[in-house]
Amino acid sequence: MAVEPLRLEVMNDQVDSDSDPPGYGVPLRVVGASYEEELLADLNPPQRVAATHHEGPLLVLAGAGSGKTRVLVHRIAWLVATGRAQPGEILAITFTNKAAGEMRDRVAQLTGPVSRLMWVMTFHAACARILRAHADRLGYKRTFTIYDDADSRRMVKRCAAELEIDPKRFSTRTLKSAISGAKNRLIDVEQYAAAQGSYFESTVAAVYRLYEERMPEANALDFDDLLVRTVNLLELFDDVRDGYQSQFAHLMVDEYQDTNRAQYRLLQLLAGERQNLFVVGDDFQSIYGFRHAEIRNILDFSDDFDCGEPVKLEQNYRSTKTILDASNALIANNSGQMEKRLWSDGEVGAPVVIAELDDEHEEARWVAGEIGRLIEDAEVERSEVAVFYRTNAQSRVLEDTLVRFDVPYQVIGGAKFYDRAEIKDALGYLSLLVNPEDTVAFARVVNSPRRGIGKTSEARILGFANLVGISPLQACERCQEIAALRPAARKAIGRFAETIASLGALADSEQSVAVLLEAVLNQSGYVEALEDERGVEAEGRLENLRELVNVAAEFDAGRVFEQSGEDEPIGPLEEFLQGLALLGEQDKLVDDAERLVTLMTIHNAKGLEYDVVFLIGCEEEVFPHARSLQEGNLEEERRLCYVGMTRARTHLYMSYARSRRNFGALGYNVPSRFVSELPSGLSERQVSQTRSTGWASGSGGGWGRGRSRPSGIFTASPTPPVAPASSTADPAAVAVNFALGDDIRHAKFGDGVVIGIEPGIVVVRFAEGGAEKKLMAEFAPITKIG
DNA sequence: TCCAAACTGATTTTT
DNA sequence: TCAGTTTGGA
Repeated sequence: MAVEPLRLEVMNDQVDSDSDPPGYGVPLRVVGASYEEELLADLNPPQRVAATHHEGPLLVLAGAGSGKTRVLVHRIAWLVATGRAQPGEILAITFTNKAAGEMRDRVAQLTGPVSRLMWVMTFHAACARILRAHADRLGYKRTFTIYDDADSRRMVKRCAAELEIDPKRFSTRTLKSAISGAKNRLIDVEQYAAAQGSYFESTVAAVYRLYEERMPEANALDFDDLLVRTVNLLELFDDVRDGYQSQFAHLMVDEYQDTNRAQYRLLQLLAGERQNLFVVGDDFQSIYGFRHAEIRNILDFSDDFDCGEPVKLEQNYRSTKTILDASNALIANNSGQMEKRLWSDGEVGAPVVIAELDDEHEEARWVAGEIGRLIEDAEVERSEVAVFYRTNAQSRVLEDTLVRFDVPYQVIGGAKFYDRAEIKDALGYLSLLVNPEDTVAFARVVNSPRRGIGKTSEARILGFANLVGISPLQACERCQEIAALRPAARKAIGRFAETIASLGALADSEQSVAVLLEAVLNQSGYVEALEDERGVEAEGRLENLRELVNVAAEFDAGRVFEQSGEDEPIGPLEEFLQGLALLGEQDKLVDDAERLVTLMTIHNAKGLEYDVVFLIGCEEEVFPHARSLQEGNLEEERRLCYVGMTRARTHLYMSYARSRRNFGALGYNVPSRFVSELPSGLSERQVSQTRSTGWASGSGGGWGRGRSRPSGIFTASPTPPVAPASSTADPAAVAVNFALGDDIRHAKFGDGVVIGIEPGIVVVRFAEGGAEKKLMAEFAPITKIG
């Protein structure tokens, strides 16, 4: 029954795994049935069923922490090692670079270097690779630029402006998302235009139409295009489709619940007749509906592909029983999902802590205090603590507080390195060198640094380019022919064209991206302009650019991005730009922090795990978010909560505040329904007694019926909750007379409460208007009251 | 062309 | 509240 394993000479010097869970370092010297046994030895029964699935479609329903990556990796290794598949026949697709990288590494550990023949990459990277090879079929050049969200929004904006659409009536954002929605559903312009109903839709149709004209003119593809154009390519050209269908005998997809219609179609086209489509996912963790992911894809998989029951992985290797039971109870409130119940044979663990705080500031102080206590008690490392929130805006108060409490942290998401203006400018230059038609990059760069080519001149250049049918860059070279230009502008444009031309020549001869980038920054006058500016901000920008040069140098040294594949050689510069365009910030940041608490949105937390997880802002309107409630997406919000909870290994904290400032206005929210959906037997409640109303009463409050009260932010305890030994500013020592939570009276401002202490400074929130003020502890006219 | 004041609008965002 | 963008004046 066992097929004679394929003998792979390259496997021999396979190293033993050091850190991975048992079973990952199986030396592949072993051949024969025993090797197969060894490969499967560490899998539990359902994992084994999944991993040894040979042909035909199969859905693996993999609950949180149930070892889905392990199953994917082992199946790949099993297919190859037993000779059921050639390495080159494997296409394994993920959504994130991080997941792809992890899978690549783990496959390599099992199979050795032959893993390089496999395509293990993201949807977008795979599509980009396919499109580069056949760009001409669709009328693109292989040097096409990939537009990120901001770039493509600029293009939408330009199109809308050109059509004289009132930007107040239809925001660029709205238009872009409507177009993106259409694309993800594989609705092309014609279909969209034909189906138009409202004025809004016909407006979108017009913009969509122009956008579809302008993008190919710029030889550019946005993220959606990468998928859609690949689908087009495979649908239109039988030979191309046949080629890939026979090449990829085995398709594997991770996080299948997040696929959208375009991705579904793509998989269908690639799977062909053989239908060797092995997908892994969890409907409970579908949280990207707003990005047009279709949960029906996973719910209907078995019917769609006419295969048997899904294999369910329900044994969880991550969390305590308590955390799992609470999560199961929560998700049971959703309807229309595939039955699944996570279980574990691990510890029962600590109860889920649910804390009620007065407002977001107290909530933040509570988080900081708990983190301090956990670390002091040596229960956990800082890097094993994460705080999740629903919206990025919530991180601010938290950050302020963590700084004040001397808790080192990192924030994932939010403003990204590659979104910074100076980085985009620098990359804009490079982009223009590779793809002279790139109008968005042109517009970015033409007057950056300032060289006296303003909006008017830019419009004239673009108008001329449009009229004659040449690229904006060519228009610059022929600026003598643009009559409307003023002499000064014409001169500036001429010089710009020369600069680009000379850089272009360098790009043709220079193989090092870093060298080229430095030349760009110097010759364009970009660095000079920043240096002249002086100031902290300019210094920061220069620093960022230096960092970018470092990234380029690293790239030069050893191709840091995904394999480019040998089938369609593209230049290093193109590869560099594509790598950056497809790279997310998460890919870089998540691991490198050794001793930092991690802050991120719950969305960003998917796929990660931490010993200790705080889920803050569990209030109606915040989480579930008001807008989701309006739009009837409650179940997706609940899944989001489920995802957040199941990230925790041993300790889960959830908190809500009685009041919270939102867009400047103070709001009073009730606790999230998600909190009340947790069985009371599994949780422990803590209620802060502090009230923003009733200032005069009591001496700072305390804690209600909690068994273990947290380290006393609001207790009468004179010691501040966190006093790191390393701290240069011991709060207690500096503000001798004041402690957090003290009620005070100010000669001018009236009564308030001490909400923060910094060296020599007390932060006081006053009852009147709830204003926060920083006061000099020594000199301010304040006295303790109560 | 550039800067600063007014205005606006505001989830989540693997790529 | 606050940041990103638009508008108007110099």
